[in-house]
Amino acid sequence: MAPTNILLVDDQSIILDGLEALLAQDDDLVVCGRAINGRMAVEMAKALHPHVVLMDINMPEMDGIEATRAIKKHAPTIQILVLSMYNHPEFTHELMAAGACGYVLKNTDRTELYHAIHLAAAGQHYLAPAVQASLNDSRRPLAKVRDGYAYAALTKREKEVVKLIMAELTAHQIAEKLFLSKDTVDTHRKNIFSKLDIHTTAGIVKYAMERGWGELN
Amino acid sequence: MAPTNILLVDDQSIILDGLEALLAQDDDLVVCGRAINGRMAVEMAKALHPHVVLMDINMPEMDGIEATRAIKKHAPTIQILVLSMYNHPEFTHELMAAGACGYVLKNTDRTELYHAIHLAAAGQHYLAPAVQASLNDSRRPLAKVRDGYAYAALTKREKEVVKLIMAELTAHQIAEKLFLSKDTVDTHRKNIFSKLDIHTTAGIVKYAMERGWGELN
DNA sequence: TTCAATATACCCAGAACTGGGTATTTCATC
DNA sequence: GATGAAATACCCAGTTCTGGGTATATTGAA
Repeated sequence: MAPTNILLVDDQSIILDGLEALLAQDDDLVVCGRAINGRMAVEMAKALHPHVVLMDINMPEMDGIEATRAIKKHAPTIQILVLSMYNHPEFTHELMAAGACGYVLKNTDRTELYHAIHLAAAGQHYLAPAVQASLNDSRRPLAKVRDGYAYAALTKREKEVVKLIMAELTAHQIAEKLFLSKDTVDTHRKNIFSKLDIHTTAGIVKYAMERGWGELN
Repeated sequence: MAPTNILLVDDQSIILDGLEALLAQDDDLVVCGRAINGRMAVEMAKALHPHVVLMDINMPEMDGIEATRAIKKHAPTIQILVLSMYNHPEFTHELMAAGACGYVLKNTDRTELYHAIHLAAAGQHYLAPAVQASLNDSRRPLAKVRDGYAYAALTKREKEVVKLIMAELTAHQIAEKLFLSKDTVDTHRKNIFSKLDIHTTAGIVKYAMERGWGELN
Protein backbone atom coordinates (compact mmCIF):
# COMPACT_ATOMS: atom_id res chain seq x y z
CA MET A 1 0.00 0.00 0.00
CA ALA A 2 1.19 3.51 -0.74
CA PRO A 3 2.38 5.42 2.31
CA THR A 4 0.31 8.25 3.77
CA ASN A 5 1.69 11.70 3.11
CA ILE A 6 1.39 14.02 6.08
CA LEU A 7 1.75 17.77 6.43
CA LEU A 8 2.71 18.79 9.99
CA VAL A 9 1.53 22.15 11.29
CA ASP A 10 2.73 23.60 14.58
CA ASP A 11 4.39 26.89 15.48
CA GLN A 12 7.01 25.24 17.66
CA SER A 13 9.66 23.63 15.55
CA ILE A 14 10.95 21.40 18.29
CA ILE A 15 7.47 19.87 18.36
CA LEU A 16 7.66 19.38 14.60
CA ASP A 17 11.01 17.67 15.02
CA GLY A 18 9.57 15.46 17.73
CA LEU A 19 6.48 14.53 15.74
CA GLU A 20 8.58 13.80 12.71
CA ALA A 21 10.82 11.48 14.67
CA LEU A 22 7.74 9.86 16.14
CA LEU A 23 5.94 9.33 12.85
CA ALA A 24 9.11 7.99 11.25
CA GLN A 25 8.64 4.93 13.46
CA ASP A 26 5.54 3.95 11.46
CA ASP A 27 6.52 2.77 7.99
CA ASP A 28 3.18 3.72 6.47
CA LEU A 29 3.60 7.38 7.34
CA VAL A 30 5.71 9.94 5.50
CA VAL A 31 6.06 13.56 6.53
CA CYS A 32 5.97 15.49 3.27
CA GLY A 33 6.02 19.00 4.70
CA ARG A 34 6.05 21.23 7.76
CA ALA A 35 4.34 24.55 8.35
CA ILE A 36 4.79 26.87 11.30
CA ASN A 37 1.53 28.82 11.07
CA GLY A 38 -1.90 28.69 9.53
CA ARG A 39 -1.11 30.80 6.53
CA MET A 40 1.84 28.66 5.56
CA ALA A 41 -0.23 25.54 6.17
CA VAL A 42 -2.82 26.65 3.63
CA GLU A 43 -0.17 27.38 1.00
CA MET A 44 1.65 24.13 1.55
CA ALA A 45 -1.53 22.10 1.52
CA LYS A 46 -2.39 23.54 -1.88
CA ALA A 47 1.09 22.88 -3.21
CA LEU A 48 1.73 19.42 -1.76
CA HIS A 49 -1.75 17.92 -1.57
CA PRO A 50 -0.96 15.67 1.39
CA HIS A 51 -3.34 12.92 2.39
CA VAL A 52 -3.54 14.18 5.95
CA VAL A 53 -2.77 17.46 7.69
CA LEU A 54 -1.87 17.14 11.37
CA MET A 55 -2.87 20.56 12.64
CA ASP A 56 -2.27 22.45 15.87
CA ILE A 57 -4.90 25.04 16.85
CA ASN A 58 -2.79 27.36 18.93
CA MET A 59 -0.77 29.46 16.45
CA PRO A 60 -0.12 33.10 15.66
CA GLU A 61 -0.60 34.24 12.07
CA MET A 62 -3.92 32.50 11.45
CA ASP A 63 -4.94 29.84 13.94
CA GLY A 64 -5.66 26.21 13.17
CA ILE A 65 -9.42 26.68 12.99
CA GLU A 66 -9.20 29.32 10.29
CA ALA A 67 -6.57 27.31 8.45
CA THR A 68 -8.81 24.25 8.50
CA ARG A 69 -11.64 26.24 6.97
CA ALA A 70 -9.35 27.61 4.27
CA ILE A 71 -7.83 24.27 3.34
CA LYS A 72 -11.19 22.50 3.22
CA LYS A 73 -12.51 25.24 0.98
CA HIS A 74 -9.77 24.83 -1.59
CA ALA A 75 -9.15 21.10 -1.29
CA PRO A 76 -12.03 19.23 0.37
CA THR A 77 -10.37 15.84 -0.11
CA ILE A 78 -7.47 16.61 2.19
CA GLN A 79 -8.21 15.15 5.63
CA ILE A 80 -7.43 17.35 8.59
CA LEU A 81 -6.66 15.85 11.97
CA VAL A 82 -6.42 18.34 14.81
CA LEU A 83 -3.83 17.90 17.55
CA SER A 84 -4.49 20.32 20.38
CA MET A 85 -3.75 20.73 24.05
CA TYR A 86 -7.20 22.07 24.86
CA ASN A 87 -10.31 19.98 25.23
CA HIS A 88 -13.09 22.51 24.86
CA PRO A 89 -16.42 21.54 23.34
CA GLU A 90 -16.48 24.86 21.50
CA PHE A 91 -13.25 23.98 19.71
CA THR A 92 -14.48 20.55 18.75
CA HIS A 93 -17.77 21.85 17.54
CA GLU A 94 -16.22 24.63 15.53
CA LEU A 95 -13.57 22.39 14.00
CA MET A 96 -15.98 19.70 12.96
CA ALA A 97 -18.12 22.35 11.34
CA ALA A 98 -14.98 23.63 9.60
CA GLY A 99 -14.44 20.19 8.12
CA ALA A 100 -11.82 18.57 10.34
CA CYS A 101 -12.08 14.80 10.45
CA GLY A 102 -10.70 14.24 13.93
CA TYR A 103 -9.46 15.69 17.18
CA VAL A 104 -6.63 14.27 19.27
CA LEU A 105 -5.26 15.75 22.48
CA LYS A 106 -1.60 16.41 23.06
CA ASN A 107 -1.69 14.53 26.31
CA THR A 108 -2.44 11.30 24.54
CA ASP A 109 0.05 8.55 23.79
CA ARG A 110 1.62 7.73 20.46
CA THR A 111 -0.51 4.69 19.67
CA GLU A 112 -3.68 6.72 19.71
CA LEU A 113 -2.07 9.22 17.39
CA TYR A 114 -1.07 6.52 14.91
CA HIS A 115 -4.56 5.11 15.08
CA ALA A 116 -6.18 8.49 14.45
CA ILE A 117 -3.88 9.26 11.52
CA HIS A 118 -4.67 5.97 9.83
CA LEU A 119 -8.38 6.55 10.28
CA ALA A 120 -8.00 10.05 8.88
CA ALA A 121 -6.13 8.72 5.87
CA ALA A 122 -9.03 6.37 5.28
CA GLY A 123 -11.42 9.29 5.42
CA GLN A 124 -12.96 8.24 8.70
CA HIS A 125 -13.68 10.40 11.72
CA TYR A 126 -12.03 10.07 15.09
CA LEU A 127 -12.51 11.95 18.33
CA ALA A 128 -10.36 11.26 21.37
CA PRO A 129 -12.46 9.63 24.12
CA ALA A 130 -12.00 12.62 26.42
CA VAL A 131 -13.07 14.95 23.64
CA GLN A 132 -16.16 12.88 22.99
CA ALA A 133 -16.93 12.91 26.69
CA SER A 134 -16.79 16.66 27.15
CA LEU A 135 -18.84 17.08 24.02
CA ASN A 136 -21.55 14.95 25.60
CA ASP A 137 -21.25 16.70 28.97
CA SER A 138 -21.85 20.11 27.51
CA ARG A 139 -25.54 20.58 27.96
CA ARG A 140 -25.62 24.24 27.07
CA PRO A 141 -26.08 25.23 23.47
CA LEU A 142 -22.54 25.78 22.36
CA ALA A 143 -22.76 27.88 19.32
CA LYS A 144 -24.87 30.28 17.47
CA VAL A 145 -24.32 28.62 14.15
CA ARG A 146 -24.23 30.93 11.19
CA ASP A 147 -23.62 29.79 7.66
CA GLY A 148 -21.76 26.55 7.81
CA TYR A 149 -19.71 27.05 10.89
CA ALA A 150 -20.05 27.94 14.48
CA TYR A 151 -20.07 31.21 16.18
CA ALA A 152 -16.57 32.20 16.97
CA ALA A 153 -15.68 33.99 13.78
CA LEU A 154 -14.60 37.36 15.07
CA THR A 155 -14.17 40.10 12.52
CA LYS A 156 -10.86 41.69 11.74
CA ARG A 157 -11.63 44.73 13.81
CA GLU A 158 -12.85 42.67 16.73
CA LYS A 159 -9.62 40.71 16.72
CA GLU A 160 -7.64 43.92 16.81
CA VAL A 161 -9.61 45.00 19.84
CA VAL A 162 -9.01 41.64 21.50
CA LYS A 163 -5.29 41.96 21.00
CA LEU A 164 -5.22 45.42 22.52
CA ILE A 165 -7.30 44.28 25.47
CA MET A 166 -4.66 41.60 26.00
CA ALA A 167 -2.01 44.30 25.88
CA GLU A 168 -3.68 45.69 29.00
CA LEU A 169 -5.12 48.79 27.36
CA THR A 170 -8.36 50.39 28.52
CA ALA A 171 -11.21 51.08 26.11
CA HIS A 172 -10.09 54.70 26.04
CA GLN A 173 -6.52 53.80 25.11
CA ILE A 174 -7.66 51.34 22.46
CA ALA A 175 -9.84 54.04 20.93
CA GLU A 176 -6.86 56.40 20.71
CA LYS A 177 -4.68 53.73 19.19
CA LEU A 178 -7.20 52.81 16.49
CA PHE A 179 -8.46 56.39 15.96
CA LEU A 180 -11.95 55.45 17.08
CA SER A 181 -14.45 56.68 19.59
CA LYS A 182 -14.39 54.99 22.98
CA ASP A 183 -18.03 54.13 22.36
CA THR A 184 -17.13 52.19 19.25
CA VAL A 185 -14.58 50.19 21.16
CA ASP A 186 -17.24 49.43 23.75
CA THR A 187 -19.56 48.30 20.99
CA HIS A 188 -16.93 45.96 19.59
CA ARG A 189 -16.30 44.59 23.04
CA LYS A 190 -20.01 43.95 23.52
CA ASN A 191 -20.26 42.21 20.18
CA ILE A 192 -17.30 40.03 21.11
CA PHE A 193 -18.98 39.08 24.37
CA SER A 194 -22.13 38.22 22.55
CA LYS A 195 -20.47 36.15 19.84
CA LEU A 196 -18.33 34.14 22.22
CA ASP A 197 -20.94 33.95 24.96
CA ILE A 198 -18.58 35.30 27.58
CA HIS A 199 -18.97 38.32 29.82
CA THR A 200 -15.64 39.37 31.25
CA THR A 201 -12.21 40.52 30.21
CA ALA A 202 -10.82 37.37 31.75
CA GLY A 203 -12.89 35.30 29.38
CA ILE A 204 -11.66 37.21 26.35
CA VAL A 205 -8.03 36.80 27.33
CA LYS A 206 -8.45 33.09 27.99
CA TYR A 207 -10.15 32.64 24.65
CA ALA A 208 -7.34 34.42 22.84
CA MET A 209 -4.50 32.72 24.70
CA GLU A 210 -5.96 29.30 23.96
CA ARG A 211 -5.89 30.13 20.27
CA GLY A 212 -2.29 31.31 20.36
CA TRP A 213 -2.97 34.99 19.97
CA GLY A 214 -0.70 35.70 22.88
CA GLU A 215 2.37 36.67 20.97
CA LEU A 216 2.21 38.40 17.62
CA ASN A 217 -0.47 38.06 14.99
CA MET B 1 32.11 8.43 28.01
CA ALA B 2 29.08 7.53 30.06
CA PRO B 3 25.78 8.64 28.53
CA THR B 4 23.83 11.54 29.95
CA ASN B 5 20.70 10.58 31.86
CA ILE B 6 17.78 12.85 31.21
CA LEU B 7 14.46 13.34 32.98
CA LEU B 8 11.80 14.77 30.66
CA VAL B 9 9.09 16.96 32.15
CA ASP B 10 6.07 18.11 30.16
CA ASP B 11 2.36 17.78 30.75
CA GLN B 12 1.64 16.68 27.19
CA SER B 13 2.62 13.09 26.70
CA ILE B 14 2.74 13.31 22.93
CA ILE B 15 5.47 15.91 23.42
CA LEU B 16 7.29 13.54 25.73
CA ASP B 17 7.03 10.83 23.08
CA GLY B 18 8.34 13.23 20.47
CA LEU B 19 11.24 14.43 22.60
CA GLU B 20 12.15 10.89 23.49
CA ALA B 21 12.24 9.87 19.83
CA LEU B 22 14.29 12.95 19.11
CA LEU B 23 16.83 12.43 21.86
CA ALA B 24 17.17 8.76 20.94
CA GLN B 25 18.93 9.94 17.81
CA ASP B 26 21.87 11.14 19.92
CA ASP B 27 23.80 8.17 21.30
CA ASP B 28 25.11 10.11 24.26
CA LEU B 29 21.64 10.83 25.59
CA VAL B 30 19.42 8.46 27.53
CA VAL B 31 15.94 9.31 28.74
CA CYS B 32 15.73 7.79 32.21
CA GLY B 33 12.33 9.08 33.20
CA ARG B 34 9.28 11.15 32.29
CA ALA B 35 7.12 13.37 34.48
CA ILE B 36 3.88 15.05 33.55
CA ASN B 37 3.83 17.82 36.15
CA GLY B 38 6.06 19.67 38.55
CA ARG B 39 5.23 17.62 41.59
CA MET B 40 6.04 14.38 39.85
CA ALA B 41 9.22 15.92 38.46
CA VAL B 42 10.49 16.69 41.95
CA GLU B 43 9.79 13.17 43.16
CA MET B 44 11.39 11.54 40.15
CA ALA B 45 14.43 13.78 40.28
CA LYS B 46 15.01 12.72 43.87
CA ALA B 47 14.56 9.04 43.03
CA LEU B 48 16.48 8.86 39.76
CA HIS B 49 19.13 11.54 40.16
CA PRO B 50 19.38 12.29 36.42
CA HIS B 51 22.23 14.37 35.10
CA VAL B 52 19.87 16.77 33.38
CA VAL B 53 16.20 17.65 33.74
CA LEU B 54 14.57 18.99 30.58
CA MET B 55 11.76 21.04 32.05
CA ASP B 56 8.69 22.71 30.60
CA ILE B 57 7.34 25.75 32.46
CA ASN B 58 3.72 25.60 31.47
CA MET B 59 2.16 22.87 33.62
CA PRO B 60 -0.72 22.41 36.01
CA GLU B 61 0.03 20.89 39.42
CA MET B 62 3.12 22.97 40.20
CA ASP B 63 4.68 24.83 37.30
CA GLY B 64 8.24 24.44 36.06
CA ILE B 65 9.56 27.40 37.98
CA GLU B 66 8.45 26.08 41.32
CA ALA B 67 9.64 22.60 40.41
CA THR B 68 13.08 23.98 39.51
CA ARG B 69 13.33 25.66 42.90
CA ALA B 70 12.31 22.47 44.67
CA ILE B 71 14.71 20.22 42.79
CA LYS B 72 17.64 22.57 43.22
CA LYS B 73 16.92 22.76 46.92
CA HIS B 74 17.11 19.01 47.41
CA ALA B 75 19.69 18.15 44.77
CA PRO B 76 21.80 21.12 43.69
CA THR B 77 23.99 19.03 41.41
CA ILE B 78 21.16 18.12 39.04
CA GLN B 79 21.28 20.46 36.05
CA ILE B 80 17.97 21.89 34.92
CA LEU B 81 17.46 23.01 31.34
CA VAL B 82 14.21 24.82 30.65
CA LEU B 83 12.32 24.25 27.41
CA SER B 84 9.52 26.78 27.08
CA MET B 85 7.39 28.36 24.41
CA TYR B 86 7.48 31.80 26.00
CA ASN B 87 10.38 34.18 25.78
CA HIS B 88 9.71 36.57 28.61
CA PRO B 89 12.55 38.24 30.47
CA GLU B 90 10.65 37.72 33.72
CA PHE B 91 10.67 33.96 33.19
CA THR B 92 14.36 33.89 32.38
CA HIS B 93 15.24 36.05 35.31
CA GLU B 94 13.16 34.06 37.72
CA LEU B 95 14.41 30.71 36.44
CA MET B 96 18.04 31.65 36.60
CA ALA B 97 17.50 32.82 40.15
CA ALA B 98 15.81 29.49 40.85
CA GLY B 99 18.95 27.68 39.70
CA ALA B 100 18.20 26.61 36.13
CA CYS B 101 21.31 26.32 33.99
CA GLY B 102 19.74 27.15 30.64
CA TYR B 103 16.71 28.23 28.68
CA VAL B 104 15.78 26.96 25.22
CA LEU B 105 12.69 27.93 23.25
CA LYS B 106 10.31 25.40 21.74
CA ASN B 107 10.55 27.08 18.37
CA THR B 108 14.20 26.19 18.08
CA ASP B 109 15.61 23.35 16.04
CA ARG B 110 16.92 20.07 17.29
CA THR B 111 20.60 20.84 16.96
CA GLU B 112 20.36 23.72 19.37
CA LEU B 113 18.57 21.45 21.81
CA TYR B 114 21.32 18.82 21.61
CA HIS B 115 23.91 21.52 22.08
CA ALA B 116 22.16 22.95 25.13
CA ILE B 117 21.71 19.55 26.73
CA HIS B 118 25.38 18.71 26.35
CA LEU B 119 26.36 22.03 27.85
CA ALA B 120 23.95 21.44 30.71
CA ALA B 121 25.42 18.01 31.33
CA ALA B 122 28.83 19.65 31.56
CA GLY B 123 27.49 22.08 34.13
CA GLN B 124 27.67 25.05 31.80
CA HIS B 125 25.04 27.70 31.21
CA TYR B 126 23.20 28.26 27.96
CA LEU B 127 20.58 30.80 26.93
CA ALA B 128 18.97 30.71 23.50
CA PRO B 129 20.08 33.74 21.46
CA ALA B 130 16.54 35.14 21.36
CA VAL B 131 16.26 34.75 25.11
CA GLN B 132 19.55 36.54 25.61
CA ALA B 133 18.37 39.31 23.31
CA SER B 134 15.11 40.01 25.09
CA LEU B 135 16.92 39.92 28.36
CA ASN B 136 19.16 42.69 27.10
CA ASP B 137 16.29 44.63 25.60
CA SER B 138 14.39 44.79 28.83
CA ARG B 139 15.39 48.11 30.26
CA ARG B 140 12.83 48.17 33.01
CA PRO B 141 13.71 46.67 36.34
CA LEU B 142 12.25 43.23 36.06
CA ALA B 143 11.88 42.01 39.52
CA LYS B 144 11.54 43.04 43.07
CA VAL B 145 13.99 40.48 44.33
CA ARG B 146 13.26 39.05 47.71
CA ASP B 147 15.33 36.41 49.37
CA GLY B 148 17.15 34.54 46.69
CA TYR B 149 14.65 34.65 43.91
CA ALA B 150 12.60 37.06 41.96
CA TYR B 151 9.25 38.53 42.64
CA ALA B 152 6.62 36.29 41.27
CA ALA B 153 6.07 34.03 44.21
CA LEU B 154 2.36 34.37 44.82
CA THR B 155 1.02 32.92 48.02
CA LYS B 156 -1.36 30.00 48.14
CA ARG B 157 -4.36 32.22 48.71
CA GLU B 158 -3.35 34.60 45.95
CA LYS B 159 -3.14 31.73 43.51
CA GLU B 160 -6.62 30.61 44.47
CA VAL B 161 -7.89 34.08 43.75
CA VAL B 162 -6.12 34.11 40.39
CA LYS B 163 -7.75 30.86 39.41
CA LEU B 164 -11.20 32.14 40.30
CA ILE B 165 -10.60 35.35 38.40
CA MET B 166 -9.76 33.17 35.40
CA ALA B 167 -13.01 31.30 35.96
CA GLU B 168 -14.71 34.64 35.24
CA LEU B 169 -15.94 35.25 38.75
CA THR B 170 -16.33 38.74 40.17
CA ALA B 171 -14.71 39.78 43.43
CA HIS B 172 -18.07 39.32 45.09
CA GLN B 173 -18.49 35.78 43.80
CA ILE B 174 -14.93 34.87 44.72
CA ALA B 175 -15.57 36.11 48.24
CA GLU B 176 -18.64 33.89 48.53
CA LYS B 177 -16.81 30.89 47.21
CA LEU B 178 -13.89 31.27 49.61
CA PHE B 179 -16.02 32.46 52.55
CA LEU B 180 -14.24 35.79 52.64
CA SER B 181 -15.19 39.42 52.61
CA LYS B 182 -15.23 41.10 49.21
CA ASP B 183 -12.72 43.57 50.64
CA THR B 184 -10.29 40.78 51.36
CA VAL B 185 -10.53 39.56 47.80
CA ASP B 186 -9.83 43.09 46.63
CA THR B 187 -6.81 43.23 48.88
CA HIS B 188 -5.48 39.99 47.48
CA ARG B 189 -6.02 41.28 43.99
CA LYS B 190 -4.12 44.46 44.79
CA ASN B 191 -1.24 42.50 46.26
CA ILE B 192 -1.12 40.35 43.14
CA PHE B 193 -0.96 43.46 40.97
CA SER B 194 1.82 44.84 43.05
CA LYS B 195 3.89 41.66 43.12
CA LEU B 196 3.62 41.03 39.39
CA ASP B 197 3.78 44.68 38.40
CA ILE B 198 0.59 44.46 36.34
CA HIS B 199 -2.57 46.48 36.66
CA THR B 200 -5.45 44.76 34.91
CA THR B 201 -7.41 41.55 34.89
CA ALA B 202 -6.10 40.89 31.40
CA GLY B 203 -2.56 40.93 32.75
CA ILE B 204 -3.40 38.45 35.49
CA VAL B 205 -5.02 36.02 33.08
CA LYS B 206 -2.12 36.24 30.64
CA TYR B 207 0.34 35.62 33.44
CA ALA B 208 -1.56 32.57 34.60
CA MET B 209 -2.16 31.12 31.15
CA GLU B 210 1.51 31.38 30.31
CA ARG B 211 2.32 29.32 33.37
CA GLY B 212 -0.22 26.66 32.49
CA TRP B 213 -2.73 27.48 35.19
CA GLY B 214 -5.47 27.41 32.61
CA GLU B 215 -6.79 23.96 33.27
CA LEU B 216 -6.75 22.43 36.70
CA ASN B 217 -4.24 22.97 39.47
C1' DT C 1 -28.13 46.39 -7.39
C1' DT C 2 -29.84 44.80 -3.41
C1' DC C 3 -28.81 42.70 1.00
C1' DA C 4 -26.43 41.40 4.98
C1' DA C 5 -22.47 42.04 7.52
C1' DT C 6 -19.21 45.29 9.27
C1' DA C 7 -17.77 49.31 11.36
C1' DT C 8 -18.84 53.33 13.27
C1' DA C 9 -21.02 56.27 17.20
C1' DC C 10 -24.17 57.65 20.72
C1' DC C 11 -27.28 57.35 25.35
C1' DC C 12 -27.97 55.67 30.07
C1' DA C 13 -27.22 53.33 34.55
C1' DG C 14 -25.54 50.08 37.66
C1' DA C 15 -21.84 46.97 38.74
C1' DA C 16 -17.10 46.09 39.12
C1' DC C 17 -12.50 47.29 39.11
C1' DT C 18 -8.35 50.05 40.42
C1' DG C 19 -5.45 52.61 43.63
C1' DG C 20 -4.57 54.91 47.91
C1' DG C 21 -4.71 54.10 52.63
C1' DT C 22 -4.91 51.50 57.63
C1' DA C 23 -5.34 47.68 60.86
C1' DT C 24 -5.87 43.12 63.25
C1' DT C 25 -5.15 38.19 63.79
C1' DT C 26 -2.82 34.01 62.82
C1' DC C 27 1.09 31.27 62.04
C1' DA C 28 5.54 29.61 61.29
C1' DT C 29 10.23 30.40 62.32
C1' DC C 30 14.36 32.09 64.43
C1' DG D 1 9.18 35.46 72.72
C1' DA D 2 10.03 38.30 68.89
C1' DT D 3 9.69 38.92 64.06
C1' DG D 4 7.87 38.90 59.67
C1' DA D 5 4.89 36.97 56.33
C1' DA D 6 0.21 35.72 55.32
C1' DA D 7 -4.50 36.33 55.61
C1' DT D 8 -8.13 38.86 56.97
C1' DA D 9 -11.12 43.27 56.74
C1' DC D 10 -12.30 48.02 56.35
C1' DC D 11 -12.50 53.15 54.25
C1' DC D 12 -12.79 56.25 50.26
C1' DA D 13 -12.87 57.98 45.47
C1' DG D 14 -12.41 57.84 40.74
C1' DT D 15 -12.29 55.03 36.65
C1' DT D 16 -13.67 51.36 33.89
C1' DC D 17 -16.47 47.81 32.60
C1' DT D 18 -20.87 45.58 31.53
C1' DG D 19 -25.49 45.41 29.58
C1' DG D 20 -29.49 47.53 27.62
C1' DG D 21 -30.75 50.21 23.88
C1' DT D 22 -30.60 52.89 18.94
C1' DA D 23 -28.73 54.52 14.60
C1' DT D 24 -26.03 55.47 10.32
C1' DA D 25 -22.44 54.84 6.77
C1' DT D 26 -19.55 51.63 4.41
C1' DT D 27 -18.40 47.34 2.38
C1' DG D 28 -18.56 43.03 0.06
C1' DA D 29 -20.92 39.42 -1.91
C1' DA D 30 -24.87 37.32 -4.36
